[in-house]
Amino acid sequence: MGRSPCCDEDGLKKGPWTPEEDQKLVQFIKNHGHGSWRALPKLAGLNRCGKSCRLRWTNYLRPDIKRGKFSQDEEQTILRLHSILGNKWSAIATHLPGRTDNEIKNFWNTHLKKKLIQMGIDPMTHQPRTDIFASLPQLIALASLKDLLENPLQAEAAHMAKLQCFHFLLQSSSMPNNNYGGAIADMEEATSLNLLNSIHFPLGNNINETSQSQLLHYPPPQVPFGFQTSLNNNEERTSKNSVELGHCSNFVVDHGDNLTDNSSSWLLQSLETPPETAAATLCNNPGNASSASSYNDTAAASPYWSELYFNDSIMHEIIS
DNA sequence: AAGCGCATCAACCGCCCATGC
DNA sequence: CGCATGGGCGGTTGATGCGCT
Repeated sequence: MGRSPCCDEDGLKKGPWTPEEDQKLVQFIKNHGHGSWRALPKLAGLNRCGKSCRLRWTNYLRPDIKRGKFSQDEEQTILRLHSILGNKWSAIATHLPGRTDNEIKNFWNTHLKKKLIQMGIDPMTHQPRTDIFASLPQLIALASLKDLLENPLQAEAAHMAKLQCFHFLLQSSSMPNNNYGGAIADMEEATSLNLLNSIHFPLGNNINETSQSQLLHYPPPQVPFGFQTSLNNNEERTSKNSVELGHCSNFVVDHGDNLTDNSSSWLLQSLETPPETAAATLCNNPGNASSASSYNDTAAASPYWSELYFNDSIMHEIIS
């Protein structure tokens, strides 16, 4: 079964196109249209298969092709459409005038996919990755943070690390799950400030403006595009939309009213163990967090993980 | 300057689907 | 209905360029 390839005839040229071949192809299509692609090469005097001609035309020679770097808007459009359509490059390309499916596919594979992976997002599902490998960068950063905090001679470095840790918390809390619907706005300070303000510091230890400013600019944002969050400052927080991270930190992140259960934050979603269990295990027995759950597996992989996230003294260090 | 590794992207390959006979 | 054909699509490859050692 199956059909023979269109390019299996001997003697047909493969590989990069020369300017002369391009010229012939463009001239022929300009004069006659492409008609049957299989018949075109002979008619145009090209020693190529029809398929090769079609690809060259659609991906490179078409007059309406837009070349050059993808804009921020285009990048966001691709991300949004990919989260809906998956690898339907041709369908995605119809929403990006002048861009070919091949170009979008290449851009995805060489840029966007890597960015998402670096951010801990599964590029196929657009969901946060919960496996241990996705958590490694955070684990390493947090382990380093603890080391820094334990060494008073490196106070300055520790301060920066604290800010980095909080920046990570910000990023984590602003990650929607496959919720690109609607506008994906650039990460703006206002959004970040809202998020900051949505974090309760019950000891009255709110982050001051200077720290906020530092926090918002350090380290340089790793998020290449922003996510619209539905965080707000509403003081009334329902149990449905507030998640308390155990009993240790009294640390509450508000998710607003219009997020579904399925769209809680990246950080919080990864903590699938019920708060009482996780918090009790992790806060009361930080060295004993090894029972079988995804969360505790993570904790077991790094003895610092639970302590850093939920130990009051650490959290107070961070926010002071 | 040479060698190496990595990133990029144009082009190819193989499969699938629609259509015509 | 079954087969042949053309066109389209997504995945993969390989040439090229660039940066680092």
